[in-house]
Amino acid sequence: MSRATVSRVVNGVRNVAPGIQQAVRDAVARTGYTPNQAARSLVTRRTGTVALVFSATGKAFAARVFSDPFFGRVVDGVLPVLRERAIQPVMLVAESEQARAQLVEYLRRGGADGALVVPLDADDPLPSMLVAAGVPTVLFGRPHDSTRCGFVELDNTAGARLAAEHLWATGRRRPATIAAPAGAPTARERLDGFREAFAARGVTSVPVVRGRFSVDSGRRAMARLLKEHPGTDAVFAANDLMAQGACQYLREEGITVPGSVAVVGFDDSVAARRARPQLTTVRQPVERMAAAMAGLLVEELTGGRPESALQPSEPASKVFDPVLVVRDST
Amino acid sequence: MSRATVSRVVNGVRNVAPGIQQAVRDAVARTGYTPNQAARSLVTRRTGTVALVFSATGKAFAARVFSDPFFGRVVDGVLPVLRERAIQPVMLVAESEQARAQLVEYLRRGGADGALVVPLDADDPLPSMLVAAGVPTVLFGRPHDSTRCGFVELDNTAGARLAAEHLWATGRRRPATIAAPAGAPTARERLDGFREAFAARGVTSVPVVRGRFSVDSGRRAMARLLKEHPGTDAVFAANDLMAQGACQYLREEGITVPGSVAVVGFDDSVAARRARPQLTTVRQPVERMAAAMAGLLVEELTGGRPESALQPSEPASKVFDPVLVVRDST
DNA sequence: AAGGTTTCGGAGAGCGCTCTCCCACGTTTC
DNA sequence: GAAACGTGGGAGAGCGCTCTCCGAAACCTT
Repeated sequence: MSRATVSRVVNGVRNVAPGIQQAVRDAVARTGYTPNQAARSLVTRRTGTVALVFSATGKAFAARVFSDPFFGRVVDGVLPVLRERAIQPVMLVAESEQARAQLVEYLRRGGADGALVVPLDADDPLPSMLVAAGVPTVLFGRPHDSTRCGFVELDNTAGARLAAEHLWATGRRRPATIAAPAGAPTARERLDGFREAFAARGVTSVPVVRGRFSVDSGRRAMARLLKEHPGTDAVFAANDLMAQGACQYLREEGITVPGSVAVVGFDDSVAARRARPQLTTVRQPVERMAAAMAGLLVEELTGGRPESALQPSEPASKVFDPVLVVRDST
Repeated sequence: MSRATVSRVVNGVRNVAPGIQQAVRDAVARTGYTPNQAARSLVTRRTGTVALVFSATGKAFAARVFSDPFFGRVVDGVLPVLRERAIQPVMLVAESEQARAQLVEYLRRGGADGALVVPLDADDPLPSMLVAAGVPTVLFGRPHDSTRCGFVELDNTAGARLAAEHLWATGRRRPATIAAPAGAPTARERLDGFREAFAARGVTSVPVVRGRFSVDSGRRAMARLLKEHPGTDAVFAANDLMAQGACQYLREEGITVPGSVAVVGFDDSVAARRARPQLTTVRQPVERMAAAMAGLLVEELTGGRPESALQPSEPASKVFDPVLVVRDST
């Protein structure tokens, strides 16, 4: 019997007479034959594998990933989508610059068919490196630079609006915001959405102080805010860490939260629960977003979207609605 | 220029004239050439990849893995060892029976050169499946059955002795133990080590109640213990979850911990910190063990130990010393 | 019954590497 | 100066699959 026939049976293409089919299956079972993945990949140019990449350089990398439930939620969202299509999910981590380079090389060489990237830091260079290397890539979060690749993202404007409406409904009339560095597009949307929502209700002047996404920068921003705008009764921060910092500072100054000043964060990360008081914040539907991210990549890989070489189609993306989680800080 | 020469340069074997070498390098850099991994693997029978497998079926899998710092510590231990040798670490998860089958198939086909397996459950069938499939495997923890593969493990007897000596030193003279199901060899060692240590000090009768590693079974075991041996002033449980259960029961019965009864757990898992009072427990040097686990596999893969086909060498293993972590329950 | 059509299996190329041979050339040795 | 040696580079096989082509057999059609 020829190799071709065996190949046909194993891969289930074309018709093979049932008798022969059975014979092949029996032989496979009897001899414990397993096709060689490398040989198969060599000709199909596919590995049947998709990489889920967690990327962040800096110390305590693993501790960061393996203590924040966020990543577990991403995994939970991605796995079923890939399993269903018999794609093997492999998780890769880029915990250092060296690791990042190794990882890009690995994927360039065809270690996996595509990559789902979850960047922990806004300015992560990995996505653009992968795209430049020709690796099909979909991101969790919009690329911070002009990298052209698919992504899923939260509707930041809507999230900010949610926060604003909540503060308005609880009687706050003198809000301020702790924004993010000017570069980040997501952070900018959060700021805009918040201001627009208040503007629509007649509050046109909303002070802004920029932070840098860290707890400490949140403290400093709050200090400045309090000095320059003493009447502030509500603070909306572009992420939970800065909100946490703001709470810390307020507490130290003897200003009650939410009594005198209400604080709203963004992300619903662990920081939101760790903060005292626990933060009211805006949550992303992480599992659904992760599932969609996997879906986009699979679609790209199976060539759902026919693509001309001259004008590659715009990368697909999907936007999700946020949910407001009310806790003790408002 | 021939393919052979290029191959020689890229892989750095044999002498190639410096001039030609440079020419090749330039050409590689200029054209952005990347060797095809599949083709290379096909002939070398190596992928340059090692799988780190987290295995446990049951609900909330990802939540379990991504909230317990234990796994982060394992990753932290494994990564440097592999990076150093330019081996690409890929993390695989077996979160269901289907996933487990897929994973075994993936590795059988040569998806990775070997597997480092961290079983979450004592009776995980994955290790034996991998060994049966001919995948080089090293375990975190001794195999529960007769699976012949390398592993790293804690010196359980020494750990139990540590617990016993600590209880003795703090004046406890009427200890009892909550052991594990009869099958588990590690749990048995913990029991034996504890009893021997007390026997050496003249306390020959140490009551034993068996639990099943869960919080709930710990509660029930504690209840029985208290009924049958009311004078007990110390309890040593074979893992933290059972110790936590014991604490819960004691508290409910109005018995103070550690006032009336001292409790010692094992593992130093998250449960130890979550319990009230926080548990005194026995900790594994996880990072070092994980690094050693990776080292054993690398050694096996690079054929450090010449192995006759007729009589395969005994799988390598390594035993580590435990550390006692004293908290509030003793 | 002869031609056309479909179905099923085999032959063989080729995926992109590595690696063993072998040859050409330059260097040493007696 | 000829034989022995060493060194650098090419030719070409072959890793284990998939997949296209082709031919043989079985099935219809007129």
